[in-house]
Amino acid sequence: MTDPTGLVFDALADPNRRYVLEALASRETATATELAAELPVTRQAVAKHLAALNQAGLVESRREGRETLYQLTPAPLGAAMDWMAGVGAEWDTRLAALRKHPRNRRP
Amino acid sequence: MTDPTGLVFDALADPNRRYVLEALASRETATATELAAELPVTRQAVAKHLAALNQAGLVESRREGRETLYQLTPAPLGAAMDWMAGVGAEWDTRLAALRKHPRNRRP
DNA sequence: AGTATACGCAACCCGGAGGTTGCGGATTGG
DNA sequence: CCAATCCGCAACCTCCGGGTTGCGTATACT
Repeated sequence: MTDPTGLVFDALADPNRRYVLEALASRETATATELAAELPVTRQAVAKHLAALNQAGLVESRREGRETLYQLTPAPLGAAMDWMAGVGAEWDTRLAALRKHPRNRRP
Repeated sequence: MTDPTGLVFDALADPNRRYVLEALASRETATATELAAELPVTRQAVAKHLAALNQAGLVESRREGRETLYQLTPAPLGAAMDWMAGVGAEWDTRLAALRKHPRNRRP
């Protein structure tokens, strides 16, 4: 799964990871322990999720003293949305073409 | 994973499923065997993927004689895009607020 | 009627994702 | 200096998702 868009969708496929993203969207910065406090899993589990999000380019980490701060970097979401928009666009342009050009009808 | 948006992201997390969606976007209708012909997996694997896509609401199936035709229904993509747009929006509105209102600086 | 095609269902296999526990190593605070 | 945090690394467990094979069945073709 070296494909960047695939990494993003894979990251978004997990509910805990989505929660982390929502939390980071409203908080500017957070540590793994903070996030783990509001999730039903341990700190290490959250750390793994943050690693996955980081690999997808959705999160950046910076170390500040003894704690590592995670921060949202939502740019890759745009690429993923582009992919979806592309599928949808191709679908309904082809649909429009069929509507306008109704050769093979079956009433 | 009863949450509808979760189902969509989970569906999009698999490369073969994404390929199926792309194929259906450009083809109006296809059978599992057709799709399996252009993928490195068996028909049954594709059938499972189509079942997952159907559960996510991204695909509808209709039986025509001895073959079942699958068709793209891209509406749920919109909901997923909304979720992403929401995260991104919250992120950069808060960022704008911080830029305009720089009280708690830490240089 | 008989053969070929297309499907669904079920059993099974296997690897990896999500999670936990158990450490040891920095960093901060009294 | 010592204790309390906060983290990273590693081993381990469990389960389920993606995949296959095998078979039974319905529809189409000749």
